[in-house]
Amino acid sequence: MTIYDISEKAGVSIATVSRVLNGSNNVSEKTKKKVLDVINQYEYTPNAFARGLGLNTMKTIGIMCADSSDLYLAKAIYYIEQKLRANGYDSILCCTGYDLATKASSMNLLITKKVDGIILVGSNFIYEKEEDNKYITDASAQVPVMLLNAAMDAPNVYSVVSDDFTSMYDATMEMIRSGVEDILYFYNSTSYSGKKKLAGYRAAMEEKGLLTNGSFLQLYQGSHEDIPAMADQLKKLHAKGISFHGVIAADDSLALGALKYGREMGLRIPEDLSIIGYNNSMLVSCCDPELTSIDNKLETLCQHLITTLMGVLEGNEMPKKTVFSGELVKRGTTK
Amino acid sequence: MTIYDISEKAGVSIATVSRVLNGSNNVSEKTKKKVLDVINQYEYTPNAFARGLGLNTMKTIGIMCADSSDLYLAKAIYYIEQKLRANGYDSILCCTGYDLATKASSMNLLITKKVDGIILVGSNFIYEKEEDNKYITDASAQVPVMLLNAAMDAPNVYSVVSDDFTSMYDATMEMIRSGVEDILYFYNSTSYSGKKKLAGYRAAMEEKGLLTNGSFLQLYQGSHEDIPAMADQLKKLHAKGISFHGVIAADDSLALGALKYGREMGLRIPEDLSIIGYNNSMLVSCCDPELTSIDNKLETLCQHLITTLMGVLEGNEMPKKTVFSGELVKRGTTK
DNA sequence: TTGAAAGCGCTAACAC
DNA sequence: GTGTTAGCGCTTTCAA
Repeated sequence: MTIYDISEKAGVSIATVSRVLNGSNNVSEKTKKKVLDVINQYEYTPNAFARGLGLNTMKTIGIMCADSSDLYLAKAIYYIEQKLRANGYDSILCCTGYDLATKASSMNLLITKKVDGIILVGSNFIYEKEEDNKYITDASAQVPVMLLNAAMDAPNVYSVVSDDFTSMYDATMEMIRSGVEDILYFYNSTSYSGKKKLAGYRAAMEEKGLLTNGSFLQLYQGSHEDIPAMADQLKKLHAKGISFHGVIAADDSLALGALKYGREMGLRIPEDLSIIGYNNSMLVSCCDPELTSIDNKLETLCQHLITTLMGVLEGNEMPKKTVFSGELVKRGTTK
Repeated sequence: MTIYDISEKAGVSIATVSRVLNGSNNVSEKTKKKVLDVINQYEYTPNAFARGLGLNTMKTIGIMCADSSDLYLAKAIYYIEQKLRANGYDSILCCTGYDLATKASSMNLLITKKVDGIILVGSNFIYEKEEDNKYITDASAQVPVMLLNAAMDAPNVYSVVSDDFTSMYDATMEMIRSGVEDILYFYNSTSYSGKKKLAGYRAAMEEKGLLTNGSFLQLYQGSHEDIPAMADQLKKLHAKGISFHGVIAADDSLALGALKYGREMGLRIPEDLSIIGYNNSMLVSCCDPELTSIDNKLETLCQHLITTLMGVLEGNEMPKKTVFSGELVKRGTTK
């Protein structure tokens, strides 16, 4: 069933059918109804390819994320996908993994598919070396690129980020204020946002004269789902004689690892060990005591990101970078 | 850059370029190289719309899931998306929510986009009433429809499921064998797979003559992320005077809710309360003690689903329904 | 082994 | 308010 069939059955030209299809005003109510009737009768739907060929847009946005099974990223995808649809756009999802080459080729693939824009979810898409970010600027030459929780200054690239530095700074300050001074920083990523978080912790510790040598920075490199491995890492640290009464984690799962460590060592929480997590995910309430965590307002970020993208696609001038504040949500793992 | 530009620069016709592009044999090595050189030089990539117009396929599979922020579904999506890409297919993701009308319209949208197949992730897409499943058979008239963890007997619909009945039956038997007889069944879904699970529990209880009135079946209807609410529901039950020493949950998050309940009531786990979860997700290890749970081999299911889909798309005869066995993974919440 | 040309189904500029 | 027609970029016969 094509537009020709419809035009024939309705006794009009294909142009008229097309006008009806696209909601043009220049059609009389009578013919409009006539055409619509035929369309409904035959359950006709226009061919998206043909439409795309002419318009060179498919009303589709490419979403890239490293790993959709990561709680935080999954949630972001959920929000983004919904809000896109509300705006009449579809989404193609690409789970790229953490390898640069794969990211670059996924990007190309999306461009090939003629997406109207690309959203990079998570900060791991931005690299230290400028040349490693070339795949992004290459893409942004074709379509707008949106970064969620990452930032990059380049034409046609827009960033929406949570103020991780301040969130971490505030959280650290709060813990110090509560009387804990030997605070371990437990993290798993040195991405854009990872660095901001770390810097926030350092700034607070330094300000209070508590910054010691590197052993209070613990980088975890295992699977983001393997809580026991996280706990083990802290246990090894303890065995080495390094003691701490506070843990600030860059992710809720790491905080759970710290909690598990505390339990296994027979520590009282939060008296012997205070813990703060990050993301305020569902994980905060699945443990005992419940986790104090930083809420970085993911839904707000996503909403703003989509609003910005829609603005860009309509040709409006939009802010290149937007920063939202996080919020510390206190629960049982802090005093 | 179009095929015309390339043909001009290479000094051949567009047909020859097209042949090179599509790996036809009927091109001399010399012209092939000539064309390839130009293509590489200009970083030309064919326009997917134009190609799709002629071929009427975009090498794209539609994935529908109710909620990509659900741990289990997110993981499934991750596997599926990766395996599709490995087969040269892209995916369009639609998070439909749990409303039938939205599901149906998402389905239409995917058909409109000319996807080559549709994968329904999760059992909530199948309804009791046959007429409510019409949107599936409508779609399967156009493209193959794959069901993950749901089953339906219709032309061009293929099902890959975990044997939830047996898994639950075995788990229940195991708990009874360990000496626990007052076992509460805690569930949140009456979907296809939800029913199978429930039936497994019932069958085991009945066989042992332990089936009592309905109060041992607890349906939770809140958010899948709200562990405290799950615990509360059990607390209310307890307050009503209903006692139980075992909980079998249809999902790990519900099991965590039971665990939280146990803690708050001061029960020893597993001595006073045994708990078994379902899915063997990352949640099993984030609590203390760790959760005994049923592994339903999600990655295997996904792999098989994709293999089947690829077979169908190639025109091969493929199995309409495949069933895999789950496995009880014992941890600290059971004796 | 190669080229010419006819679609694929739609949109939009232009003519009436 | 409606119709005619020229593309959009590619694949695929059919001829040569």
